[in-house]
Amino acid sequence: MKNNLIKYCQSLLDFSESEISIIKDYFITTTIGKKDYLLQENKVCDFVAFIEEGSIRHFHIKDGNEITCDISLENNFITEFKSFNNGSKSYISFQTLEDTKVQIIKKNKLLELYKLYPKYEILGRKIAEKVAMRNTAIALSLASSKPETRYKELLNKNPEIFQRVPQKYIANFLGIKPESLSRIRKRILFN
Amino acid sequence: MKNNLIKYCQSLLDFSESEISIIKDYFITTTIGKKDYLLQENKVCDFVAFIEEGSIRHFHIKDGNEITCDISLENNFITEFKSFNNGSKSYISFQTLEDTKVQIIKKNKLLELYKLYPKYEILGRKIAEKVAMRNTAIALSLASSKPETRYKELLNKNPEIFQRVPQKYIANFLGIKPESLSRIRKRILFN
DNA sequence: TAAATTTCTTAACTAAAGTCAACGTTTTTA
DNA sequence: TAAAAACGTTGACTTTAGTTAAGAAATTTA
Repeated sequence: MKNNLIKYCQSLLDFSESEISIIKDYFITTTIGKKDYLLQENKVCDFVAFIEEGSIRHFHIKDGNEITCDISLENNFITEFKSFNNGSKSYISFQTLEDTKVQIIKKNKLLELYKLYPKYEILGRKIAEKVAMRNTAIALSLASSKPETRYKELLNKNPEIFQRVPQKYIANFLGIKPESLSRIRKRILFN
Repeated sequence: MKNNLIKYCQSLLDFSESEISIIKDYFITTTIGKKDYLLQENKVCDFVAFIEEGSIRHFHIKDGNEITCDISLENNFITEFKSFNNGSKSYISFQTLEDTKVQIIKKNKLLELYKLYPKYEILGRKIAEKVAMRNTAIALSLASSKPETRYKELLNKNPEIFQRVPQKYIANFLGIKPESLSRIRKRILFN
């Protein structure tokens, strides 16, 4: 059985066979149907998830509108740290965009893992660092370029996303309306 | 002597007196003059810094333009994780906006600390999580609101920043041009 | 597979941001 | 403290995004 989680962890740290099997024991694999929720806003995020296959949209509802602040494909960890750490209500929802297979570890199990084997604490740190890096890059992109450039960069860096994710969510992630994304695409065609 | 770093660490984890003095030993306090650099783009970021007093602007140069992707005041940790972890060139510069006092730990000392006392590994994880949370919030804000709303929210959440940071950097951080920020401010006055 | 729903595109119009240039104000520095 | 530099505001104009509405295309569902 394919296990991207293990590969990913091994890319972060050297683990022995027995350490690997501990990870396997602690994570639970689940499949979530398309458009179902891994986390609903205002519920507590008591887990960390790794996407084995599929895609998940991170969004927040503001003035009745959904704001997509990230779109994660396979081989990414996701959690809402604030809620996870403080036990507060999450201000973000995680919704699948396709049938999605995730490996999940619940907070209590993760804390147990941290306590039992300090090495997993290192793993936890590295995962948090990865999430931080990704969010830094997203913020930079949004602060810097104009929408057209952001579109081109995303297309360049992650063309697959356009095959798999409805444009309206991509538009939202780029910080614009779907109509504007349409226009940008058209504009580029004729350049 | 005031030591915000210690207070901050204690807010994240319980440390004994001796554990605290280890932190004090490992961090070095430096003062950086206004507009000087803590890190220059394309150099390796081999440290984690904590701002005791002052403010630091995070920016990236793109097509010859500086893009301010964050503005950190006192009581924040800053580092560029990608460069720090991989030893690659940083794509971000850290420049002070005022005379700024930072406490710095170099990578080799931090790794030593992690190895010697696993508890600091937990601290490292929590710091990374904090950075991730902050960047998530920034990305969400940029993806969501229109500039005027972002301005109001920043003003509401962090009014001090407007007393201490030149508007052109704030404008840039809000993803707009200084002229636009001027106009937004004017527009709000007459509403 | 036909109907219903959702998504994408287009158009016309409005609102807002970008650009360029000028000028007054503030801050820096010599 | 006088001169220079940097910063903020304003105005005129251009470009681009938002809004609304309609219809085409694709996808979902019965």
